[in-house]
Amino acid sequence: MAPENSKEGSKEESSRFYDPHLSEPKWQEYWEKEGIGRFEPNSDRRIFSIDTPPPTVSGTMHMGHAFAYTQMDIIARYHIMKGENVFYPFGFDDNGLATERFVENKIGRRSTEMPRTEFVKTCLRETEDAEKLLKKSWQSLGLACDWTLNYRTIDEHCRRVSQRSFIELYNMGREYRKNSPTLWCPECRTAIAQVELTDKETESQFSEILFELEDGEKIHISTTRPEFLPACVAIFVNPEDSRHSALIGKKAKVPLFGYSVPIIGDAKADPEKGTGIVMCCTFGDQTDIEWWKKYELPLKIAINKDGTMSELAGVYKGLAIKEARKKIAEDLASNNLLVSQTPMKHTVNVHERCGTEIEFLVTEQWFVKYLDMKEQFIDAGRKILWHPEHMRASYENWINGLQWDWCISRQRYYGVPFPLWYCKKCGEIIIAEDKQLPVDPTESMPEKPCPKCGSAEFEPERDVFDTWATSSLTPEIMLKWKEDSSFFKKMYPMSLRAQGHDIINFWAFNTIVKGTLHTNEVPWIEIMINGWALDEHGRKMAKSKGNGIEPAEMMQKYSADALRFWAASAKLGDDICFSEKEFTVASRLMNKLWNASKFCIQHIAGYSPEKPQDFETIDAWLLSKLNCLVKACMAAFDNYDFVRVRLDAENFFWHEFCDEYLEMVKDRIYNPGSYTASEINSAKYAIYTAMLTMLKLFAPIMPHITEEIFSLHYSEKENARSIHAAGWPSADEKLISPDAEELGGIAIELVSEIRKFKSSKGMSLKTEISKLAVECDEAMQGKIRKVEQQIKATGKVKEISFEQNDGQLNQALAAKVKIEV
RNA sequence: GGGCUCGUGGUUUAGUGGUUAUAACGCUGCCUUUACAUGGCAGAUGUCGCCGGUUCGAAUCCGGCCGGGCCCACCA
Repeated sequence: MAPENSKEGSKEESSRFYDPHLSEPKWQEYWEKEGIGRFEPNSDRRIFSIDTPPPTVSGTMHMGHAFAYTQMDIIARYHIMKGENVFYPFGFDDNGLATERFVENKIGRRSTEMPRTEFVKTCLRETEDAEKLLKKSWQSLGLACDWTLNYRTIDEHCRRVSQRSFIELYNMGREYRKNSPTLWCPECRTAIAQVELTDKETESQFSEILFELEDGEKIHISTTRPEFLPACVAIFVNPEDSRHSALIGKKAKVPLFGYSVPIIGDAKADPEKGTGIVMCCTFGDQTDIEWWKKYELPLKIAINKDGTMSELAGVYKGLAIKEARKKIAEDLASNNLLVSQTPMKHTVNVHERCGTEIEFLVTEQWFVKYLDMKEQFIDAGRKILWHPEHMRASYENWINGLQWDWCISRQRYYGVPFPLWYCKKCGEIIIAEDKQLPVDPTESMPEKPCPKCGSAEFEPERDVFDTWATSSLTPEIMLKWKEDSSFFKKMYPMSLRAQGHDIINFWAFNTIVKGTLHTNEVPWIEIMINGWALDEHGRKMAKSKGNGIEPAEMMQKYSADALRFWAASAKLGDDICFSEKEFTVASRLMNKLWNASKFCIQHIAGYSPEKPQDFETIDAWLLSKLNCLVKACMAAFDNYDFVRVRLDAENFFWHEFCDEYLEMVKDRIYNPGSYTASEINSAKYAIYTAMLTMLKLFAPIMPHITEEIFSLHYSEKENARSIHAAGWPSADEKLISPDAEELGGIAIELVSEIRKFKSSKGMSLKTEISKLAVECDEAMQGKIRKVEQQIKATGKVKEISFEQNDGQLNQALAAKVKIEV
């Protein structure tokens, strides 16, 4: 049963203003309780499944969330209304660093103070409360998602799926462990992946340092990182560079440290940069790594995992990188070894999470081998329909630039553990049995002795997975991969992925990687990419800038429907600037919808919809326009173009329906005695159908107010418990009539002429016109006669007379009018 | 340096070849008309970023330039 409407007064006397604060929570509760749009696993209706983004459990719902989830929900609701079996779950991402911090703050203890399994249990417990609140926030947007399909990326099921994924890839030979230079964050003290890098412009010093050759010759090398001197393993010059090519083959002494390194010629040394002589250190940048491999140079590790100088740095040991940089430069200067130091700006790679400059350290890490599969990933991207299409370009651009396999091990404590041990005796890797999953190897042991050497002593892998290694499995998680194979087969690939453009490289790409590797198929048929919510000046909203606007506040001030209306004003993929104006516009539209529907229903009370044989001209005009609109809206929705729907539906409703049609139909409504029964029936049918259809067109965008109006006036007649379950309107081609549209257009033009006349004279629109004389040809006369009655009634005109005319006429009307009061 | 994207009245924006360029907000004047003054009617405001080309015809297609944004690369 639909809830009682809590306003005083009956259905007929619905109040003057719609109150979203009473209505919205009521319907949200109703939808959840009634399971409106809930997935039915055994139904054979067409399935539409959505891979929705699980928000991080750490903070609250911000404007960007509200914006993105609304756009997704509009699409979901459209499919629900079309009668599809919509699979629309909602998950929480609670296995990342942000959640770890959140839980630590909440319990006042560090994660490392307890066994890992205990911390995971604590997280499951603590985040449960937080998720209840988050659910309320998200629900307050009026999302139609199915909360019974909820998942959490740290729950047992997700950990199991994640570990299974690892094991399958390992068995396929797609996972390997390697001791090699990797991207390292000294602040977070973990390896990271290429995708976690970001640019940062930094102030720096360009130093020119004096190196002495063994034969006494002196050369100048340029560097921004003098602290790497103890890790210098070679000097490079370009063999084409006539200034320096003679140096090749000689040896140089590293200043302050005194040992000798070879001078090598390589095309990668850029004569244009600095002095054209560059030192190669292990490892200052990626070129260093290349040279180190190519020329089999020695490995000198000057930097520790915590970002301090190593033993190798001698007296500089223990200094932080930046301190060492300063100190070494000072010592070079005092020994006359520093030729010059010029301040400069350059961009460096930093860890996107903490902003720390990354280093290249040699550590033992697990990788997913995928650089050999770039082509396949690009092909996979091309099999998916991207909305908007151009977003695929950034996906391909990213793949083309990939140069590292996916490093998935993190030297962190909290996360999904690697399901494996190493044999203490022979080093063999022992993978957990499937029945052990999810497993924490620091808590359990392999079930059998080492198959290679028979030893029963094992060392657990203590690293955890990159959080994206788990969140890239959302389709597998939701579709019960390897747990319910018939369900998985039926549901995979999913219909749609929804996400932001900022994580194409992360989430979309990684999910396609996992999908391709595990199923050899793309994970979804289509993908919709939303933009960002920016502040009113187009800047990113950020807590630190203090320019964030709380969605809850805006919903309190206006309504969830108003917020959704704003969110529907930006095309998919476009960023949106916050604009309070849109909220005002929405509130006015809602008021107009409320009042127009109240008016309509008042005058067709007790009416049971019955389609007439013939329509009055003006009704035929309305219905023709309406059916064109329905067609256009459906096409627009199918193309993810809800902006078009919003625009067209609003214009049609406000101007064509309210300003023109309702004004013209009022005479029939107020003075039914002057009309025939069929003329009255025609009006009632047109009013009923048009109003209901428009409500349905607006329903995906503004689900609450449309539901409220539907429940008051339509649910009984339509025999539906919700507008969202009442079916999507289908266009009636037979009602589309260019002739009717032409006649309606003529009536509107003439009424407009009358209004112009009254307006220019400062008259009330009620003023009676004694005569409207129209000059036009005979064909036009005939047309005007068909709408004469409507014009007279609407324009308060007593008489319309015609005069023959063959000359110059008003183009829009092919007629000329003279008006007499 | 590469890729993508945007540039239309004061503001936001529709419009991907066809008569006079869309609408909203704001602005001006009028109208207390029995759904709504959170309303209605009327009006003012545009060299459609700049230059060139294709075309009978360009906001729209092509080329170049200028300016904004995003992503990637480089980063001695």
